[in-house]
Amino acid sequence: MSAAAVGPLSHAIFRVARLHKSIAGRLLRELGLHPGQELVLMALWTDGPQRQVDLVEKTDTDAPSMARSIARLEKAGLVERHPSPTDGRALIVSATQASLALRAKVGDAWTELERLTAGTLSAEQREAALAALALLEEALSRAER
Amino acid sequence: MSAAAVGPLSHAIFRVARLHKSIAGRLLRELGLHPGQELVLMALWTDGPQRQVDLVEKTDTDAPSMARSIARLEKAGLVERHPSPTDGRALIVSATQASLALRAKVGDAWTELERLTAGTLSAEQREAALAALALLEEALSRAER
DNA sequence: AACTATTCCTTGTCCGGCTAACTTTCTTCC
DNA sequence: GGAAGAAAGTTAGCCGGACAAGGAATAGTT
Repeated sequence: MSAAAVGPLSHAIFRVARLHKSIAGRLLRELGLHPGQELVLMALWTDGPQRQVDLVEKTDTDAPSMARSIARLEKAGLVERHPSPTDGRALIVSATQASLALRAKVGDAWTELERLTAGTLSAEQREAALAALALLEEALSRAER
Repeated sequence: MSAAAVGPLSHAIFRVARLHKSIAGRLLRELGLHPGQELVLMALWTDGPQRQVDLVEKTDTDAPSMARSIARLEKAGLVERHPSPTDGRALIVSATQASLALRAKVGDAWTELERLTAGTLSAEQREAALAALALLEEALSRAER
């Protein structure tokens, strides 16, 4: 009753995800970032200052993880937090000027990650992989509810 | 420069993996287990007593995580550790009698996880998903070296 | 206006993943 | 045989992910 025998798809997802995250971590470590932090920065660079809860939604994480992650980014000088003028509960997070120095490098890292992930696949294989993942995501989303 | 725009496949992998792990965690929590621990137990049930390094290899993790995880399983009474009679460095890990009570339930949880993951897919879609994941795994393995 | 419910965020705790540094024990090679 | 190298585990520290619980502010209801 090995895991692979009981759930081949589950096991494959597990292994691919682990490899993928490991490689992402390696690429990001050269920038002094940890997996997940780059998603926060990318959201801020793209969409501008926003509340933590918006970042939570965009980066697929949860509020406590986001709060801690932002606190670390703040300490690193990449991010700032200011109270919202219109909502006393909310904090508006914004990317600092200093963070912009990372912007191109983070883009390169993600481009490289995508190249390592999909680079050896044909266009058809890439399409098939995207379609398969979309199906899985849909099924899993339905299951989560 | 959102993550989805730069690396659609990477982003899809990320999201599917997160959903999948979340659902696995939910199923396992009812058994008092955390994601990863069930892989250790399944390896022990299937292959019998073995060294920690063997478990590391089978469950796709690393030595420090395994050491901690096993210590927790030991404290929970699900696992035992004894020094190897032939290698003074190694510890042989084995599943306890008590752990056998979980065996069927863990199998059910994985079956349910696979059903939630693949249940709504046709046989062809399932095959395609497996093939796509295998390709991705191969590419990522190559990239990791 | 007052009470309730919801939203936003924080803190504490536990978990696995990862790196680095270390100890103990083989193995290998000269 | 002895020294150099490799292998098995451990500990400590960081990270994000998850859950529970709680404070503070807003929104909704009566």
